[in-house]
Order: sequence, then C-alpha cells, then structure tokens
Amino acid sequence: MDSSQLLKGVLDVAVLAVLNERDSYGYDVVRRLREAGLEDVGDASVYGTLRRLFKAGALTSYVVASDEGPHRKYYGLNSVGRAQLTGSATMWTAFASTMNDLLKEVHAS
Amino acid sequence: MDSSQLLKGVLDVAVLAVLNERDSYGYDVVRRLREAGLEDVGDASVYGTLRRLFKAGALTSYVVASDEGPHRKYYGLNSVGRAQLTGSATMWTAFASTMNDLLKEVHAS
DNA sequence: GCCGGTAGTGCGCATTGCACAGTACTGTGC
DNA sequence: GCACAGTACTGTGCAATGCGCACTACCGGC
Repeated sequence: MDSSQLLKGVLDVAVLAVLNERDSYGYDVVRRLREAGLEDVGDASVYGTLRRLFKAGALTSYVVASDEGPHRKYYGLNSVGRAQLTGSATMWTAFASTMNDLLKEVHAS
Repeated sequence: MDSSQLLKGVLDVAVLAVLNERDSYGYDVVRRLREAGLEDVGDASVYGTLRRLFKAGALTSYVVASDEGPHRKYYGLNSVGRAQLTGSATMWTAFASTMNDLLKEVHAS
C-alpha cells in the first residue's frame, strides 16, 4: 500500500507543471506539490528532478539571495521545458484514460 | 518522450485488473494489456510482474496444457490480490485526480 | 527441415524516487 | 553567546521496477 511508486515517471511532469505557473526554487516546489495533494513527495526527489531537468536543458536557473535564509536557486521553463511539459501532459492524459478504462469495472463492483 | 516510465508502480494494478476479469496466463495478459491501450508494455515486464505478485501471495497459479503451443501458466486472483486491486485502484484514482488538477492549466493554454 | 507464432525463464541494465547525512544561513529565546 | 527550529541545497547510495536480450521449447504449415 505504498503510493510512492506511482510518482515514477510522473514527478517530471508535476514539477514542470508547477514551474509553468511561475518560476520557483526547490524548497518551494516541494511545498507547492504537497499542497497540491502530492503529500508524500520526498524533498530529495524534487531536488534531484530539478537538477536532472536542468541538466537535460529543459530549465533555466538563477540564484537569488534571501533574507529569510540561504540563497534560493530559482528554476524556470525554457522552450524545451515547455515542449516537454505539453508532450508529457498529453501522454499522461492518454495513459490515465487507458488506466481508468481498465479499472472502471473494479470500481463498479 | 518515453512513456515507459509511466508504468512504474501501475503495471501491478493493470495486471490485477486484467486478471480480475478472468484467469489468464502471461502471454495472454500481454495481449490484453496491449489491446487495452498499453501498447508499449514489454513482455518481460508482465512475466516479471506476475511472478512478483504470485511470490507476494496475491495470485494463485495452475498449469494447463495447450495444443496450440507450450503449456500455459494460468494466474488468478485470491483474496489478497483482490484486496490489493481495490486498494491500489482507489489510490490510483486519487492520484490521477491530483495530477489532472495540476495539469489542467497546461491543457487550457 | 525451417520458420513464424506461442509460451515461459533468467540475466543484467537504466531510470528514478527516496532516505540520510552534511553544509549553511536566518531569527528567536534563553 | 548559544542552542534550536526553519529555510535551502548537495551528495551518496539504495531499492524498486520496467525492459532488452538471449535462451529453451512446443506447435503447424510450407
């Protein structure tokens, strides 16, 4: 009964979606994902995903000082990231639809 | 643009759902999943999942001879499997709903 | 006999989410 | 001044899992 595996391959899209709203930094992305309902998301997963996406060329990055703590490393979508987001979002929707079809009889019973 | 990661943690549920309709064997489960829309599912993944679920005590297993080829190892749900199916299906639905919320603005734009 | 379809097993890899430890800065309370 | 909680990021290493690939093996048709 562990939901953690459900995130596999989907955390990318979730992070991209959050960044699509507005630029953000790791710690804040974690907070926003948890507020959105992904309560079990691990912080290291998000930081790792951000670094991976950046390394893949999907994100821009800039550091901003903060007077409430250490510096914040902001990330934002570039064209590659936006393309990946729309592509992945479409794939997710199709996939989710397929899964719902498969599971609809389960819910019926 | 690889959809394979989406299956992570979900193939279990998909396989359980297919077996919930009726008992089946590996090769047939692969076919039925592909027909259902999971076209990219690998055969080794399904065989592995079946073995894993069986080892976890969620499935029964019996061998049936076939005159169209080699023997078939049928699998069926037991009470543990049915419980896992309903539990996982519920989790999936909640998760999918959360993801749809996160992505709804993406589709809007 | 060979080949394509059917059916299963085993090996090893790549991806990826996560736990955990460590670093570092800020403000509060003592 | 110092412990402590909250903020913020990094690095290491592990575990789960889907998949490619090779292999075995049985069948029918050419």
